[in-house]
Amino acid sequence: MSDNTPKFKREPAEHRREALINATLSLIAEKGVQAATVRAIAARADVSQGMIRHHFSSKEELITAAYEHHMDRLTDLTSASADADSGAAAAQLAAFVVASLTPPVVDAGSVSLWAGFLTKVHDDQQMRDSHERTYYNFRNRLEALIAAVLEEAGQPATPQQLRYLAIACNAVIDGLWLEGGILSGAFAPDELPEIGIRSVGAILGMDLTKAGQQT
Amino acid sequence: MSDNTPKFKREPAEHRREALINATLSLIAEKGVQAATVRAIAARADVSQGMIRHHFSSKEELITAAYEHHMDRLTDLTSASADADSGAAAAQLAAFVVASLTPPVVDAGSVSLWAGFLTKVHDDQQMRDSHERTYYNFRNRLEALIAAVLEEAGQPATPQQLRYLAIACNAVIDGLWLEGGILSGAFAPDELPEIGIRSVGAILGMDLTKAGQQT
DNA sequence: TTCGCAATCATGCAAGTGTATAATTACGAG
DNA sequence: CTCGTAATTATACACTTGCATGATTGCGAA
Repeated sequence: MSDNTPKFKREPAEHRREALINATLSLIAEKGVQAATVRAIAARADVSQGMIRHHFSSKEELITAAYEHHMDRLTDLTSASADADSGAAAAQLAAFVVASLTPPVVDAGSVSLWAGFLTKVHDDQQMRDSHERTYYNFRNRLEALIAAVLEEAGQPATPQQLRYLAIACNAVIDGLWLEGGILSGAFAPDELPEIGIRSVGAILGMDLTKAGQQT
Repeated sequence: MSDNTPKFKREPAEHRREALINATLSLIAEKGVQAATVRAIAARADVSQGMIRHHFSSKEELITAAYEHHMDRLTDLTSASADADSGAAAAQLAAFVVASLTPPVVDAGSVSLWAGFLTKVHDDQQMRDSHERTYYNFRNRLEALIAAVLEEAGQPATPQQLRYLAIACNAVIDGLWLEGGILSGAFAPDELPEIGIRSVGAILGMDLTKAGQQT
């Protein structure tokens, strides 16, 4: 009696890597980092646990890959809505801020993921590099937008000033994003983007509330 | 042959609890949450591992107690420097901001601790309550300071406006504190407090840079 | 001094961890 | 169709984890 039903399917390596990464992310978002064990990840991806070591040199490497995937996604989501706005620079900045402070970027799972990874930054050099890269990536985008807005308003700033402004605006957005994700019930739906727009505007010395509406 | 050297010493329960909490905190700050095992904590506190279950009903409870201890200490450090300033309300607020963005509050270990605990917030109700309490505690202090400053400047705000301002200022401080702790090398020593003072001032619509200097 | 008891310790256990290894099996090249 | 090989699985191993248990022992009360 020959068994014709295949016991498994050979998938392209990239598919498998992606599936494992997604399984890892959903697991961490739902139950925290400590729940992302080799066995749990494999089960969620519907493969045997050996697959992890076959496609990644260690579990740590899978975790790092998952972190980069997650952060890249967040960055893409925010950048996309800024790029989509073809209007004035102020409107683009406003769109960027709003996107950063609205679901799906603001999300309990996202913050949970981010926090979980943050604990690894402490003792993992590779993770530290990854975090640094992501941080500067986001901040530099923000700085470029700010530069354009100031230029547009006829108030060009020195590199030093620009740096300060970018760090400050980045901090507000990060802080709002964080608490919005953790204490999701503590804020009204449009409260966070509203506060974000006002605060970033105040820091830059201009009113962005108008810029956001004409989208 | 009678052995006169005592094999251990009986300590008041409060001493032991504190010792265990301190051991936990230093361990997490140095090597991350995952290093805070029952055995490691007991070793650092120079007691047997049984002590943990004797003085706390579970390891989780010890972790929670350590979190509250840590956050209370941070809150005390910042509040103290605001209270110490008997001058104008603006000066008190400035002192509060500066203290929040200067060592020992800004510290890699502190952030590491905070991040580690944050991952527990996700699935532990008690931890979630604790986090919420700490957050509102800090924000309410900030809101009171802001109210005083606006009052002083003759620009009283509505409760609604006050709430927005407190959330925004809290967010900048949190964001700066965070990145300052993680990317400690990325900022010059006085950069963070400088940016903090300027940004909070900008959000409130006033110049706090002068207020801070006359301390 | 003696004695009881709570504080402390030493040891063990069951469950779960990441990783290593060898046996299977799908599937394209020849 | 056959067959080599890389993908996949199944299983086992060494180790760590939090917690439980029962034996010690310091120390105040009597």
